[in-house]
Amino acid sequence: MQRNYICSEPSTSDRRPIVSRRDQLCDAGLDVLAAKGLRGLTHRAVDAAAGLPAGACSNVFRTRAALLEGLAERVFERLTPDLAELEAEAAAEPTRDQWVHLMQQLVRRVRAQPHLQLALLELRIESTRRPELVDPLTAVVRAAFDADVAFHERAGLAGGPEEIVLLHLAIGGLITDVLTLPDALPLDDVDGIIERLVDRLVFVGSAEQVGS
Amino acid sequence: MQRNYICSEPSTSDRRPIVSRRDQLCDAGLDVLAAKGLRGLTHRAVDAAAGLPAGACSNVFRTRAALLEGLAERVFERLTPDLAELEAEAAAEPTRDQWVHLMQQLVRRVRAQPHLQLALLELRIESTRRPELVDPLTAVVRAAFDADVAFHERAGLAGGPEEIVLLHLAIGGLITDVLTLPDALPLDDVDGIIERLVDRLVFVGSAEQVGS
DNA sequence: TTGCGAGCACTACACTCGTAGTGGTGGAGG
DNA sequence: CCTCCACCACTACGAGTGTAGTGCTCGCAA
Repeated sequence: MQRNYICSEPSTSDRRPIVSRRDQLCDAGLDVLAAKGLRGLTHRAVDAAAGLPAGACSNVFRTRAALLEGLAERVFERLTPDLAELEAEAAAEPTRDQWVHLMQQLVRRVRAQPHLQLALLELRIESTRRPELVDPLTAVVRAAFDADVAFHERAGLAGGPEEIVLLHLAIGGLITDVLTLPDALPLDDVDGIIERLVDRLVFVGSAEQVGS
Repeated sequence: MQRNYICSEPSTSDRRPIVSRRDQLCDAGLDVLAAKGLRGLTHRAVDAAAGLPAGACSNVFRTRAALLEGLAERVFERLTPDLAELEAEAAAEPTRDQWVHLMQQLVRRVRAQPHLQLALLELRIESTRRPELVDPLTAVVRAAFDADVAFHERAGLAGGPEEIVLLHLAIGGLITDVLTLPDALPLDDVDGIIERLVDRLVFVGSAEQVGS
């Protein structure tokens, strides 16, 4: 049952489109998860969301635990490539402005399509009660963190992983607040908030204030 | 149905201990919520957790929506007094060390008794789908924020609410990470992380580094 | 003391869910 | 061409859930 978290895909379409079927169901499941929550996430609801006949989800994921595990792995598959290409995109010459822009775009994308992040958040909470979810979800978060550390190192900036942790915590909190209770804190100028977070958490100790 | 979010308690035990009954059920409900998630939160489960006969919860909260709303309000009731007394405790002479200590104790308490925060997080996500939960939950978060702003102002520190927002986001992210995926990011030295967050997010612009 | 009504324990019922089983089908291997 | 088997659509069933109804009980007003 252990799946390889480092770019799986057993070979190039090893057999029948069973993978495609699995992914189709998982994507539908993630939509259901964001739309109706863990309570609304049932085999039949996933069938309906995927436009498949009743029982399809139940055939692939025999138990509910298996379905949740599948969703957790799918979150990793869908979120990690994003991070890789985002990093590659900014690989040219990392600057402070690049940092800010990167984070702003990240948050902007999350706000435009909140369902994946909401599903991830929900699965994170569920991992408190289902240990089998911890590994795939940890992989998601760690992949994002590692990408940022690499970016930081390539930029030749002062500080190390300890500084990036701070930024990650803050951006994570920002995303949670923006998605779940946008009116609780004064979050009108999200871009400005991100800018200040990057400056204060990442660019302290290195050259004073680069860029605008 | 609108409840007063500013220290309710209609009078001094206005009648029968109906309030007590309600609170008893809500507290049990919050425990269930943290232990089994929104999916495991059922009328009968709350009955069992409260040690009351079957139907007790169903009698007070006729529908599931009413139960969730009751839980959201109870979270506010239980979390806000904490903040008030915490603030009062540190009211003497606010310093940078007080800030750090305050946040460290907050996180320490959350880690020691995670069920309330987990329940709050779960309700926050649910508020995405149930608008009636937004108001009471927003009140919780805003109360904590306001307390911190007051603390900051009393300290006569530079900066204003904009700085506190940053700290709130970061601490919120820290709590989420510590509770849900403690091994994803390197969070061994939580106290040190908090210290750095306070220094960089709140004490920038004011007197350079006060205290140890 | 008597009557009343609020809150309570208990129950009923229709509905959905998780899970597993069954038969059919279509394509690959011999 | 035949055989076999993985995959799929469909169904069955017990358990649990949301919700509402029915009397009982006990403290207070008259």
